[in-house]
Amino acid sequence: MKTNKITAKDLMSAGYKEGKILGKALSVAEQLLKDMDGDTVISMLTAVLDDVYDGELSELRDMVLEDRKVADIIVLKEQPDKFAIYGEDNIDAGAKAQMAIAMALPVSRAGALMPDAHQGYGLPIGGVLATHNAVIPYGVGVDIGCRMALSIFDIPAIHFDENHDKYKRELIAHTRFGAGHGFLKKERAQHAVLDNDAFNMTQFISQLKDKAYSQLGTSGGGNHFVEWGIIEFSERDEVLNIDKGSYVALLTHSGSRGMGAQIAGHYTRLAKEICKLPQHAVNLAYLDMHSEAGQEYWLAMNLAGDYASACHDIIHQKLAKAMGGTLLAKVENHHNFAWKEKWGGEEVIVHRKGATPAGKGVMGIIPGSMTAPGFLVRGKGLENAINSASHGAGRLMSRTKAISNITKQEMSAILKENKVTLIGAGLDEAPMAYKDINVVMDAQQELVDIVAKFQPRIVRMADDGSKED
DNA sequence: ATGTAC
Repeated sequence: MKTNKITAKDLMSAGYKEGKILGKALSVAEQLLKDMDGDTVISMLTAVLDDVYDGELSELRDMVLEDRKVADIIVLKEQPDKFAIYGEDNIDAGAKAQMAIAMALPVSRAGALMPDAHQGYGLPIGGVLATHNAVIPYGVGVDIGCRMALSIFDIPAIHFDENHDKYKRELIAHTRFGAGHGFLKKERAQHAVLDNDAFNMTQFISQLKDKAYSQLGTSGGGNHFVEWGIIEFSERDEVLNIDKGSYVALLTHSGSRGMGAQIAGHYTRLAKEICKLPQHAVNLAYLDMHSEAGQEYWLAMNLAGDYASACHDIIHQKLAKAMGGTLLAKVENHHNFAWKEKWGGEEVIVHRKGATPAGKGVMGIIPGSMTAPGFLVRGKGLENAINSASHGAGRLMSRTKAISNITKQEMSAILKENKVTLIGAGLDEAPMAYKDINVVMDAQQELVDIVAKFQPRIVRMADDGSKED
């Protein structure tokens, strides 16, 4: 097949990094495309990069070799350290392979895969990695501080059914979804996080503040949601001081919006410049915790986490006020973050990318899907799992596969069957696109105890194609 | 995940 266009993106997925060499490779590609097809050109250029090309293209080859010499590439462990896997039967090979690469980093101390793990960028989603004195921006992920927040109200379940329309109306009125979207100036919320000193740390960070202000209290896109549901305690919980029974609850899932994404991008770029890793591990570039860049990232990451928390606060405050009722308990936990923790008697940096903290007694929320139940859990503090659990059911189908395999009729049928009212969302978020949450919970019985079960009833997500108000 | 890329 004759392809007459090769883009920077094509070359980057072939392993070329942004910069001079990419520019050179692009112009070489343009020349070669006059005589051969795209696939051949890509494979030639990939061979140059892997140092197995023995033909012409000497200029490009010299540049690659020179770059490698200057780069002084970090040597990985010959044999990656072992890591724990929970629910292995339902975890794809790609996620395991990515975890093995992470375990070969010289800074890695321990790793674990949660039962909802699947392939990601750098570290897999559902991957937990403990390192010594190093933080990996892509070990945290793009949506820094992404989290779940659950408010349990002293409102009986019957009130929900009797006022269904009002719950729906207020949910729509007080939430904003869609990539890039924020609030209009006069609608903007206020929050103490905007006064956080970390915003003045560097010029890069301070320039993120305006958009952060406009997006405060918004939810974004992808798998993010705001939902009303009924939480059921099959027995009294002493710690939360909640009696056996069913209560109205609000569950939200979202992160640090554009701000966190920009911080992730900025420090990943910086890490890749400072920390040269072999080609297959470049996305695991790390920053020394004692370096200026490492400390900056740490503060910026924490700021993004506080910001994500503020976004949930605002949503919960608005909806609590709209519906009335007393708050019985609030539980919140983040799953794209790094923490300083003790592991094996040593202080380590624990990266949880799509994994829930589950130290002994630590509460967390593990949602299923828009129709499947979610679970309020209490961690058991299992060291082998690095005090972690899954952050959800995990995807069964990729977004593209879900869109082509699931019909609208199937989606409405399952919503109806589960009495769920849905606002927004495309087929890529259909319940069938996710693993069975009960299987996932079974695979992590050693990691968490179930405290209560949450059934979604009115769910809002970003519209198809993220075109929302 | 994100309003966008050397």
